Amino acid sequence: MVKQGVHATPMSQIAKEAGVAVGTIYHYFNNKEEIIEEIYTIICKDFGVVMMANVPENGVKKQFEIMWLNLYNYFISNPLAFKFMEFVGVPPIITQEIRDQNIPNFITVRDFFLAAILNKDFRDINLRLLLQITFGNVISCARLKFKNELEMNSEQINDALKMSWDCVKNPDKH
Amino acid sequence: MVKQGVHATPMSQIAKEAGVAVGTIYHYFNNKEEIIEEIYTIICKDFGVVMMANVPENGVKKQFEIMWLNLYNYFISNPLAFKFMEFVGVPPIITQEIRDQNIPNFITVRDFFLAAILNKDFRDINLRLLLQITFGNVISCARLKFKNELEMNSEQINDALKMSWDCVKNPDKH
Amino acid sequence: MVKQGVHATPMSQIAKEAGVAVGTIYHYFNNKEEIIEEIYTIICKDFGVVMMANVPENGVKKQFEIMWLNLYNYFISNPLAFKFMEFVGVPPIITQEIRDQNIPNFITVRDFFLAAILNKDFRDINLRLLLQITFGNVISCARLKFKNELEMNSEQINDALKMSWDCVKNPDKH
Amino acid sequence: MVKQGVHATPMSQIAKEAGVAVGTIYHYFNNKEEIIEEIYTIICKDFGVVMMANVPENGVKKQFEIMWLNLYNYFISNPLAFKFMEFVGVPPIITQEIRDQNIPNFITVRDFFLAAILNKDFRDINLRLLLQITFGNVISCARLKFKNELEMNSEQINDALKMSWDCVKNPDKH
DNA sequence: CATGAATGAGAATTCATTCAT
DNA sequence: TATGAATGAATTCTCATTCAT
Repeated sequence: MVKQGVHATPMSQIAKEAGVAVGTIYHYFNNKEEIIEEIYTIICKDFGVVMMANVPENGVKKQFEIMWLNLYNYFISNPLAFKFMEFVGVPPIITQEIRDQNIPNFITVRDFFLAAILNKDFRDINLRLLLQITFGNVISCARLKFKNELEMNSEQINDALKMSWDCVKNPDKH
Repeated sequence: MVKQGVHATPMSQIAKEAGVAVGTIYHYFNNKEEIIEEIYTIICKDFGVVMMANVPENGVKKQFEIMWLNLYNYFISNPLAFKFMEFVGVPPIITQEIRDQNIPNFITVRDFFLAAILNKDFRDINLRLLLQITFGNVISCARLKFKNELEMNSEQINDALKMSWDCVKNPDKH
Repeated sequence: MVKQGVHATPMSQIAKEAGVAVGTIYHYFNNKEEIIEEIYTIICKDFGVVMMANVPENGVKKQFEIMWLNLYNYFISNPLAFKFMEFVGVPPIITQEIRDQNIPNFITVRDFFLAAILNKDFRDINLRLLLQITFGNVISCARLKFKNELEMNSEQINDALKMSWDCVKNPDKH
Repeated sequence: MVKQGVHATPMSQIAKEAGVAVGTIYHYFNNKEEIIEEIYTIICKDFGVVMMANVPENGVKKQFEIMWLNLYNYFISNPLAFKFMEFVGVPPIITQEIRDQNIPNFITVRDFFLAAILNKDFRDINLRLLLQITFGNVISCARLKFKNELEMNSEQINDALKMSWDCVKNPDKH
């Protein structure tokens, strides 16, 4: 379903893939839009949890790297989730309202970045900008991998990680 | 049309916005897909030209900054082009084949990055990775602006530019 | 629908005549062509059964006459079926493949003609030629009737039947 | 054009095959229907002439055979004309009115058949019936040939000719 | 609750015909 | 006269949604 773009996927096919009848879906969702929103929310929740997995207690650089890799690996091992975000995680399919509702799922991630800014480990710039650029870097790498434009071997991942770290780190401290 | 996603825009509306009859469109395009491909190609050609505008002869950092800003400003002043790339510049809407056909438009940009790598001004990493990360950074900023998540005033733009430069520059040289 | 030629009949009208919604038709057929093929198959099945009705056990001339009249009467009492065969029972609307699939329905009819040839009741000529000429004769009569060019009263039917019999019979035996 | 059914052939293609612009056609014909009617008329005129070619002065059987073969050979050497008659020489594409207008082209053929009836060479049956059955026989043979169901070698043609002659001849005289 | 046949508004596409050049 | 781009009504087909079972 996600492979071809969710908008282009008929409810009949969604139902078939889910192994239920079309009508059944309408017991749980009021319309197609709600299904897309639900998937979006599920993936967002995933993010929040996945990114914080195995993050060490101390060492901001190491913490950043683990989080970065967590997200990258999540995308790589969940290609459908990645494609879904590419296809539908974009207005007007996902409205700003839905997007805002899902912010809580990122709270821990935000908090980490905010603390790093305040602690002068990260650049003293707008938090959203910092987050978006970082996320964007991970997404860029996942895209290259999925489009088979790059192998993304461990060396290339390391390169990307270095770039991303130099992006966010406070050059005066590190 | 692009505002709501091109796939969701009926041919009837495309025709109306173009000020022609539906049938007329089919004199120039065989189907809706071809229209989308055509727009993609037009925008890609734009990129190639726009990015190289007013780039100074010397000074790699300055050159990079001008190119970065050129692209960012192109997106900001052509919101439809930006949204179009977000909505449809993604498989399967734009196939790899179409994407490849448009590579020539980026040749000068590629050449600049390649020279900078060879000249040790940029990191010694994969060219595609470098390009994708840089483009991704510009897109991230444009997104924040369009989603009204950030004002993107000159200070924020400068911050983003610094991040992007630290991303690509060879840390041993600069 | 058939009255004006099936190709010229919009799906909307087909739906209306069938007393269902347009969309409903597409639950049972994938496209208009399949509908035409289905009607063709139904009519072909009819033929096979109808032609053999009330055929006596013995007497090849009587048998031939009954079959001939069965077919003629079928056309006359099912003008839509007749017109359908005239309009669409022709390549490329009905492909050779579809035509071949429907051969089994005529097996008994073929067998009768084949036996008559072997038994020297019919001319010793190619079976297909014999069948086609005979069918053609019946169709010619039905056409004259439908085009109101001839009344096709019992005398004229008898004349046609005599002609057809003299056409197929083995002149050396009968 | 005829190969795929004239109704299904767009004016644009007709124009291309004719080597003129679409608009030009509308200088000579008021609409598509008139083109079809014109072709129909041309073919009908052909028939009238072709069928009477090389018909000997005397000998009704020989005359019949020559006419029969003339028509058959016309179809075989003008497959487009044959297919055209199959596809469009059928109501409602060709109206009864158009059909009637073209009767004069067959006058000589009709006259021959009428004379043969009056002269007791042919069966004493309705003229139209006689004509239709005879034409039908020729068409049946042409169909078998075109559908590649039969080779229609000289032996098979002779068989068909014999059948057709036994169909029309007055059994009391010949 | 579950089903999936039925619905019909709406989308993409076709093509006979017109008309400015 | 010749042209062919432009037209838009008409057609085929899709698919989100409903509802009787």
